[in-house]
Amino acid sequence: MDSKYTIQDIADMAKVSKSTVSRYLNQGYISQEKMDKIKQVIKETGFQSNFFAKRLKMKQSKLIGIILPRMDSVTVGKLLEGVNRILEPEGYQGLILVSDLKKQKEICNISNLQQQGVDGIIIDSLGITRGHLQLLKSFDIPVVFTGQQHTAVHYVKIDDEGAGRIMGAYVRQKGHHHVVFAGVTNMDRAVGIERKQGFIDAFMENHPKAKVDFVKTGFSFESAYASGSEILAFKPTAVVCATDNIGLGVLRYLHEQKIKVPQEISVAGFGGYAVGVVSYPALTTVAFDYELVGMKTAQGLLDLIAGKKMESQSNLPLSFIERESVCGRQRDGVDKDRI
Amino acid sequence: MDSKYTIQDIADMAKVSKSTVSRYLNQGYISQEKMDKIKQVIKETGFQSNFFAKRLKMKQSKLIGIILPRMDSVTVGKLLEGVNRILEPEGYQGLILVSDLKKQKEICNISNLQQQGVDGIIIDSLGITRGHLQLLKSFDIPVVFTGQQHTAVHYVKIDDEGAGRIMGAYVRQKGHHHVVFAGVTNMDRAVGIERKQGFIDAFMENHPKAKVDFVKTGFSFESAYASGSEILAFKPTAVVCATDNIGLGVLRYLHEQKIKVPQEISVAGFGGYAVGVVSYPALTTVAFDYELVGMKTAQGLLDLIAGKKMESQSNLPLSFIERESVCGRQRDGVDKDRI
DNA sequence: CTGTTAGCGCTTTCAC
DNA sequence: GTGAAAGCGCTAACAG
Repeated sequence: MDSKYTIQDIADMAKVSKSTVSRYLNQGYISQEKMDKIKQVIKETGFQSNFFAKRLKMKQSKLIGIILPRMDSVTVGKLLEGVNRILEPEGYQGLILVSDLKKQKEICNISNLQQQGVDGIIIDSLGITRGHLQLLKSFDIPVVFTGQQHTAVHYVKIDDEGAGRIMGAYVRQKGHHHVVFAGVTNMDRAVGIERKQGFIDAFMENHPKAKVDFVKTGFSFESAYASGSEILAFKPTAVVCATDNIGLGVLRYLHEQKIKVPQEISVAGFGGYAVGVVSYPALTTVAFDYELVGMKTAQGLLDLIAGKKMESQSNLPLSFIERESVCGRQRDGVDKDRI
Repeated sequence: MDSKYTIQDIADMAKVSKSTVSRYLNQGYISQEKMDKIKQVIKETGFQSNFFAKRLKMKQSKLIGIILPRMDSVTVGKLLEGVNRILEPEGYQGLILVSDLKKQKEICNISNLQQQGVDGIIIDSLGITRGHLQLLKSFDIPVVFTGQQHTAVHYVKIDDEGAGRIMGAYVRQKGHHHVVFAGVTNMDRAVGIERKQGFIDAFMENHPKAKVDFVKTGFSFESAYASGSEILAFKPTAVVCATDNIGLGVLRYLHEQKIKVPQEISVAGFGGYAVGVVSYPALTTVAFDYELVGMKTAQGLLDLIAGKKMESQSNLPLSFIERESVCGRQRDGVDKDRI
């Protein structure tokens, strides 16, 4: 199978010792003469040093474990792109494990990775449970979370609450009083609680007529679409969706019901995915820069690995993208009747 | 750093020998008594056997290298999802490397992975060059390509040509004579040549009035959008886009130009991404099942690793999704004037 | 500058 | 059944 040369073979062929070859491969500190000879032999043989033997000695794998809730998501892709941008130049590689949206599996993956001897772990978490904390306590390799936050761990995440607030202030300023928040389970703290609460807080503040109804839906376009009638039943003037995906599903439902957006109902989302712009109307949203999140997360982890401190943060810059799906309401009190 | 227990520690604590512990960890063949003792000690210590030492002996890494053109793409996500579905139950893990859309980097990644001692490699390729073939010849670890095909390698891919044909036949049957094919560079054989040629062949066959103009664009929504005016300049009755993404960009351009789709111009794409359904109008497309591609690719690789043969294939099932963006043309010869 | 010598932690004959 | 011993391929003192 593995008809590869070892460092010993190279040494023999170049008529030097193993260590000289090893030195050639690592620090240097050898004569030009032997250096040339070794270089030549290596060229000829196509020698590659054995990864596992090397790692066994080095106590460093140059591997970073990355735990993801799923693979086929735009945000995950962006995140990975950012992580990779930082890891690669430093010679680190990512070992990716998928949790299939299950917290339990996320925990299994952690111990799994730890066993493989990765130098650090990045977790795009579904929720940080007691199980996570306990497991993390039992070993000392650096871990950085994203997606969720918790005081007991390092994390880098978008400012879900702040994003909610921006949207709350905007929708309110547009003159809406009655909105449906199409959100997700509060098992997901970041999206299900922080983002929603930020919205509600900003929307309700000094706003006596304000009313927010909540409809729980899933993360998928399909489940959002399926929640369409339930949302409509509340007769809101606007529906704020916890993610762009949900917004797109709602938009589709409304379109099929021949309800004009934004004239009859306004719709907004969170995420800022490029696809938001192709819908009709284009989706107004708060955009997150997941690539930046990935970069910050990876950088934080690298700092930790290097023995430095890292600051957790949940205040990454947000950008509000006003497109076409939300419009103003001039008069008060008649919103419900307009539907 | 790594204050972990070794097999020796466990042996001492359990008052047995290293080898007994090793046996416990592997085949078995030890007395119940010692077995219990060892099990207990392992529980207490939280011992995890060293991955690298194990791999060094075993000559098997249980690692599969996966080379991807980029991370933030829906198709890549789906593919990975499928690959993972096969690999995981078999105890394999994926080591992912990204080529940033550069063929040269793809090649670097191959040798990189090979050096790490992966058991096999999956390449979602940008194009199989002589460089690839040469490198692959120099070592003997199993490799399966997807995305592109070549007689000298193993591959599993979607039927690009067949997809093109389906679309060609459809557009033609809808009564269109003059279409613009908004495609990509022919450096990408699969999408740039096979898919396009399939379309042209089916569209032109026994179709004297047929005319296909070609506009080259990039893979991104933005670049497709930017090609809008160039496409329009040909005054086609339909524009067939090499990917859904391109279709979405064109749709957006047309929308902003107040050109009605499909009444004035029909638009179609390839891919079948879920997002195609949120555009307005929803995009008619040929859908690929990338998750299935991922599964077949991974299974093929596993077969190769097990010493079995695998059949390359480029005939994975396709499904045509007729949505709203293409409509029929009744009369001949006046198409251009209608614009 | 270079070769010799120990292991890294694990698996695996090979005797007992 | 179990332990002793011999490495897997590499790096890192340690002498020279």
